[in-house]
This record gives sequence, structure tokens and C-alpha cells, in this order.
Amino acid sequence: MGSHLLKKGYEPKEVEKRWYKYWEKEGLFSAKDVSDKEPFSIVIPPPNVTGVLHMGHAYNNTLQDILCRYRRMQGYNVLWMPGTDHAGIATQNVVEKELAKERKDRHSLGREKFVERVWQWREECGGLIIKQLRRLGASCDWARERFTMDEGLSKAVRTVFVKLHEQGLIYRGNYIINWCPRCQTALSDLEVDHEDHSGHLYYIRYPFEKEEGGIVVATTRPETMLGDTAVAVSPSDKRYRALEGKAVILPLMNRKIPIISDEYVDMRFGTGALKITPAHDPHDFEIGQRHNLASIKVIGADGHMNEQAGRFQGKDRFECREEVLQALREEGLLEKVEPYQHSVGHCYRCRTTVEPYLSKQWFVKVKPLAEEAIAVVETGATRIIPDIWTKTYFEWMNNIKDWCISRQIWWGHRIPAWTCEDCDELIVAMGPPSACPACEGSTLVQETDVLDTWFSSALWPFSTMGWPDDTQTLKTFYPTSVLVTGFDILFFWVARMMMMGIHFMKEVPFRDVYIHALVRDAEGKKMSKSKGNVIDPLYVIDEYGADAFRFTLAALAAQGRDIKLSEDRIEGYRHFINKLWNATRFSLMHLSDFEPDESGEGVRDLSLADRWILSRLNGVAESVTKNLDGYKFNDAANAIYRFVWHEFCDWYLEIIKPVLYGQPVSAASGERVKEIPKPARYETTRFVLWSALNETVRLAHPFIPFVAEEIWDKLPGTEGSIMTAEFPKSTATRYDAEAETTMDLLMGIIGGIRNIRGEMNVPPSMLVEATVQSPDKGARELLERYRDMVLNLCRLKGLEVMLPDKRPPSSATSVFGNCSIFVSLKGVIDFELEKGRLNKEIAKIVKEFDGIGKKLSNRDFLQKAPQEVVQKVREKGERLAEKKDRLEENLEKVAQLVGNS
RNA sequence: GGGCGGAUAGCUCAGUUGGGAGAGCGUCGGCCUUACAAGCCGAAUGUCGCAGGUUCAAGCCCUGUUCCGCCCA
Repeated sequence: MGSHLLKKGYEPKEVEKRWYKYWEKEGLFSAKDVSDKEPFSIVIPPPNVTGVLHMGHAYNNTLQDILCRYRRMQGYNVLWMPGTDHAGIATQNVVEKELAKERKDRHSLGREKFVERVWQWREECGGLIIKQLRRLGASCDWARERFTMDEGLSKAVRTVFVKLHEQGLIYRGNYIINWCPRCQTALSDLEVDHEDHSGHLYYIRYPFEKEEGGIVVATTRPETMLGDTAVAVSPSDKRYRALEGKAVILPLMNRKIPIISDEYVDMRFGTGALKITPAHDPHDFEIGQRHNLASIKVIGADGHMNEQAGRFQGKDRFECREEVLQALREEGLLEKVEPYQHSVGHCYRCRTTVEPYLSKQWFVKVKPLAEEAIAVVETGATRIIPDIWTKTYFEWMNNIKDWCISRQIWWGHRIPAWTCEDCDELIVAMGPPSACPACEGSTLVQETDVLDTWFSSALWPFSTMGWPDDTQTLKTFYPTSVLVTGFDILFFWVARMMMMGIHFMKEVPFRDVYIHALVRDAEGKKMSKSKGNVIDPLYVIDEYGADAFRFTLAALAAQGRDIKLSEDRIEGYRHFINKLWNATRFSLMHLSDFEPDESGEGVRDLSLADRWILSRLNGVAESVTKNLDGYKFNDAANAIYRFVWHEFCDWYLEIIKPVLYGQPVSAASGERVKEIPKPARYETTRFVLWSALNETVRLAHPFIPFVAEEIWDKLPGTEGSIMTAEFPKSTATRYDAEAETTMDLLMGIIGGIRNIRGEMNVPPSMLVEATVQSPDKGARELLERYRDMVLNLCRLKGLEVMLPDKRPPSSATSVFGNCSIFVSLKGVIDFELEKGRLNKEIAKIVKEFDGIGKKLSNRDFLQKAPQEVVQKVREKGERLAEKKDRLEENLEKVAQLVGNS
């Protein structure tokens, strides 16, 4: 391939499509059930089948893909298990909306037809997100894609249900649950979002049965009074002691209800008297149980008042509230209305205000399961990262309440329970029983409810691997290595997978749980369609390329911190991709006919720069490895960024240019003489350039797979996909302290000269002379040795290296270490400018020196601080003092010159 | 009401056995120097939210406090 023909700007579109196809075709994402390699496995948090890729998915999956690609290159047998979730209510809502357009509803269709219709919808429109994940570069083993309603996973669901029922951990009963009148189904506590709402507190007088007067209760939901069956006061409330056991007349309903006392009542709330509606409030329900009160349901499943609501029957619950208030006003029983802030529950799917509702539902008794799930985190069998979430996890697990798992919708796993019409016997079984085990009756009716979607998601780590069958996949890949997910589903999903995994597999579902934060907009607001502040990941990929996008997410992925994403940030990282691309273009210009020498002949006689870049590369490999192992994606990404841009490009490529271009060994003449380069030096340089670039793209591949593969492909002497190449290892032998120290000195001197040029506005086209004076023989020798590097990078026509001596005339000064740097500016120097520059420099040193002086004059510091630290401070003080002296000396001379002119 | 997180340069944020306040973006100055102007070279910029405490030494540890955000009830 004609590498010198690479386009000037990197164009991701075509490249990404081509390589993704190639990876899939070559089966590079596929995991082996049987392998000598060590396993590494991740199950994807299954997106809703109705979902489209949003920033949260993009972030979550980018992190997973980085880990998978990293481990694959390290030689692991990687399984990244993909799939989607049937998302009961969400999917049902989508299809119902579609039906509504056809002026139909699910009831007119009937259950069976409706479910068919949902399957059909799924065939046609579902799982779009799976295609979108490919655009991101996700390296899932697509052949293993699962769906929570697949036959295999459904079998797992039924098995778990039956077993838990056998073990007494699933039960059915009449309790207050959260009811969504729009979705017409029960919800678990977690599926209710609480929002603060400015409402009112209504004070209503319930007249005594016989005497005058009455007791005043306070409520935010007056319509529920129609179902009141008592008034409760606190047993320690002296105000009401005399009233206990008496009765009041429930207004509007003219029902006699007792005044009872219960510890639950808070004397400070309202009047201290609480109306009790067991059928419509969870606390009231419990009080009702304790006092054997009747539960009267006055609100129906559809959110309208029912026949128990007397003259209010048929009214919407909120309409009814107004009418009840009006009626009370008319009767003079509404004593007072106060503005009141209280939280109101909303359905997490459709935002409808949730109604506490008494009904017969199925529950999981989670306490015993939670105990196991707590234990494994305590022992460290599963680590939660960052650790801060461990406490939240424990908190929730310790205060867990039974989980309502039945839903009155049609799309989902139907509860495997049957009722005998003859004797009412309840049978829970894997499949339809042929006869009632109690009475042998044959009319058995299956439970119409389906299971909470999260019930099947809870089994995901093992149901996707074939459980309840004893599969090789399970043997190889369970428990999974890590789960990567957002904190928003820590309870919904992670906690439940922990419980189910441990209970059924006798082994934790994951070794690590990495919890990441949220992607927000540039102002830190949550992205939402209604706010109009969403950034579409697909748009970003089209516009900037998947690599730039992925790298942005990784670079901003600081643990425990939300990402504030803006297009500007992505654009910035696109520049990085382009930088790498152009560095490659440059390299390939000189490598087109290069053939890497397997024998290692090429590594003889490395130059300083060669040794330095290889040593630095080792440092980056170490940093990336350490940070990825610790899920510090941002640190890993930034290490690569810094290396590529500020070491490889800014220094290494600049240093080797003369060798590659065959430029004059001495630039002193200021002319570029095309010389035939020394073959050995040239070949060595090409070898190191090739190695460095080769290793760099391997390090970068997990983050920016497409461009890395493209570069890998263009690089001579590479074979196969970069996905199967080895991830660079850091070894102590590759660290070259001497090269790094020497380069630090040279870079410091070069920096000093460049600083003068920049500050004094010397244009790059102007070649100047410089002098470095140092008492240090070693430093002088190094400068002599690498004179050409300095000449070249500073655009000098001459460099004199000498012992400290007189200041060269008409020069500007700077100091690095024990070296004084002079740049001769004959005829160009502006002494005022130089004076200002020196003053500024001195002021900086003085400031720093003050702090050090204080330390060194502090006896306590000298005595108590470790000698190491004291020594370091001393040395630094000396360095600064010397630097200051030099600069002041120069300032004085410059001041004289200014005075003379 | 309970719990958690954040507050560091103009912006977004790094900063762990406590010992030299940093990066990116933006800004300013100089450059189209034969990979890249999506670039190169250089520069400026801080009461580390506030108040105490521990320590020879605090952005970091402790206590209190203010503001912002989140979770749970």
C-alpha cells in the first residue's frame, strides 16, 4: 500500500466500517468455551429492546469494550456477552401507542394476539441498539446474543420461580403496593420516583358521634377519607387521651369510625390525629392490621372512584379531591388549608402519579437472599469499585423490603402458577399441571400476571450462559470478571443479580463491579429529550468518528465523577486522533521500504533519543496497565495522550528528522545540505521509529480501535489484526534511567533557549547563537555530544559550551539547573524587554525561595522531618539561590546597558 | 428526616502512605519551519468554598459551616 499517499486529515467513516466488518468476519470477537487461555468475561447490561443508543449506553459500552480489547490483547479468552432486555412495561407501552394510532387497544386485540404483535414489533424494530453498538466499535460476541424472553432464558426464569417458591421465598398475598393507574399494574418500590410537590395540608373535622365538636385530622389526600376506617392518635399524646375508644362520624359517608391509639402516629404532624385508610396508604395498612380495621377500597384500578365512594363514584381521583373539599366546605368541616411540600410517587415509566393500592400480588422474601449478598461483599469475594458505593450497597441491602414481582401487564414472563377452579388449590410448576394434586380436578387456570422485568434481568449473568443446564460456557466463564454499570441501576439490577447469582450458582456473579457515573450536558444537567439537551452518540460518531468519541469518554471517565460532555471536548480529542494519524503519515514516509529485522540487528547502537523514547514507552505501558487494572480509564487515556503528543511527536519525531531527511550533521552553516546519511544510524532510527509507533498503537488500540487498526495495517511488517497483537508489557530492563536523565537536561536547556527566543520575539526563521556555561563537566560533555540536537531544535547557528565565564555581550539569559544559558541577540536585543523578563523570572524564584527559607530556618522542620526531605529542600534552596544570583547578575548588566543607551 | 458526592486557573477537571499546585480547552505573543494551522514555539493565570484544629509541614487528615447536586424515607 502506498503509504505516502495517506490522506492529510484522518477520515474515520470509511475506515471504521471496513475494519468492523473485517473483525466480525474474522471472528475476532468470539469467545471459546474451551481454551487454554485464562477466561475474562463480561455480561453487557442489556439495553431495553425498545432502546436507542444514548450517551449512557455509549459511555458504559465504551468502558466495557476498552476492558475487553485490553484483555484480549493480553491473551485472555474474552467473552463479552451481548443481548437485550424485553423491558415489560416500556415495550408494552410502545406497542400500545402503535395500536392507538390504528384506533385499537390491547383489550380489543386480546392477550394472545397482543403478545404476538409485540413479538412482531420486536422482529421489525427491536434491537436497533445492537446495530448501533457496532458503530461504537463494541467487540461483543454477537453470535451469543441473548434476549430475556428467549426460550432458554424463560426456562431459567421459571426454574428460579419454582425453586424460590419451594423454598418459601416466594409468596402471594394481599398487601399495599404501588399501583400505576395508567399502566394498570403493580410496581415495586424501586419503580416509583419520588418528586417534591407543592401541595396542601387539609385540616378536616370529624364530628364526635354524640357530643358536640370533633377531632381534626390533617391530610394531603382528602379523597382517601371516603375509605377511612379509624382515626389514630399517639398513645403518649395527652391531648387526646380522653378520646381513645370513642367514635367519630366520618363526614360525607356518615360512617361511625373509632379513635384508636398507635405508636406510629407522630404527635407533631398536623393536629396529632391521623385519619386511617388501610386500603390506600402503606402505613395505614399496617396500623389497620394491628387494630383489625376493615380496609375499604374507594379508588379503582383505573384511578377513578369506585362504588364504595358513594356519590363520588366514577369521578377521577383528583377531580374527586376537589369535590370532597367542596362538600366539606359546605358542611363547614374543612377547618384549615395550609400550603405543604410533600413528595409524590410517580411511575418510572409513564410519570403518572402512583396510587398506594391494596391488592393480591406475588412477592420475593429477600431478606435471606440479601444476607448472602452482603456477606460476599464483606469478604471481598466481590469488590465494588469505587469503594464509596459499598456503603450504599450495604445500606440498601440491610433495609431491604420484600420485592413485589407481579405485574398486571401482558408482555413478559407469565407467572408459572395455576389455580384449581374446583378447590382453589394454588399450583406452582415448570409447566401446566395435568390435574390438581389436591382434588384431581382438571380445570386449572394459569395466573394472568407476568413477572417484573428485573426478575429476569437478575438472572442475566447465568441465564445467558445456558443455566439451568450445566453448560461448558458456565464452567468457563462464570463467575464473570467484572460488571460495568451505572449507579442508577445499582439496586434495580446489580443488587438483585448478586442475590440470585449467589443463591442459585453458589458463587458470586462477578469478581468486580465497576460503577461509573452519568454523562451530563455541558452545564452538568441531565440529558433528556424534554430539555432538548441530548447529544446523539450516532451524530457524534458521524461527525467526529468513533475513536475520537471513545477517547473523549475514556479521558473524562474519572472515577465517581459525572462527565460533562460538550462537542468542544470531542473536537479536542479528534485533534488528538488526527495528530496520531499525521505522526503515522510522517513515519510511513520514511518506512515505506522498511523491513523490520526479526534478529534484532537493528537495535544496535541506539541513539540517546532512541533509548529515551523506548524507555518512555515502557513508562507509558506501565501506566496504562496499572490504570486499566484499577479502572482508572482517564489516567490511562491521558498517559497515552501525553506520550503521543508531547513526547513522541514533540520531541522524538523532531529529534530524528535530521537523520531521516539526511540533513547536515552541523546546521552551523544554516544551509540544508542533502547528505547521504550513515546507513547504520539511518537504519537504527527507522527501526526504533517503527517499534515505537508499533507499540504505541498497540497501547492505544483498546481506546481507539479503528484508527489503531488502520495504522497497524499500514505499518510494514505487522501481521493479522492488531486485536490479536500482544499488549505491551513494562519491564524493569526497558527503563533507561540514564537516557531519561540526559534527555531531561537537554530538554531543559532547549526549553531555556526557546523561552528566550519566544519572549524576545525572535522569529523561527532567524538563526542565532547561544552559549551555555556550566561548572559541571558532565553537563558540558553531554551538551557537546548532543550539540546537533540543540542546534536543530532551537534553530541555532552555533552553540558554545564552556565553564562559567563572562556574560557574552548583547545576550539574553536564562538558567537551567547549574547551567547559564545565553542567547546572543546582536542588534536584535531589546534591553527593556530583557530587563522585564529577568525581573519576572527573579520574582518567581524569590517567591519560591521564601517558602524554602522558612522551612530551613525552622528548627522543628530540621529535626522532625525525614532527612530525605530536608536534604531535598536544601538542595532545592541552593539551586534556587544560585539561579537567582545568576539572574540578578545579568539583570544588573542589562540595567547598566539600558542606562547607557 | 437519613446518607453520599462536589467546591482547585476564565471554563471542564486531575491531584493517596501529608513534603515542589497541574492538565486540557480558552486567552495573549511569535510563526504556513519540507507529518499535522485539526499545527509549531513561547507566555500569563490560583485566598485549593469558609472558619477552626492536628502536624515541623495540610488541596490532602479531623471538627464545624455555607452553597450546589444526587440517593433513600
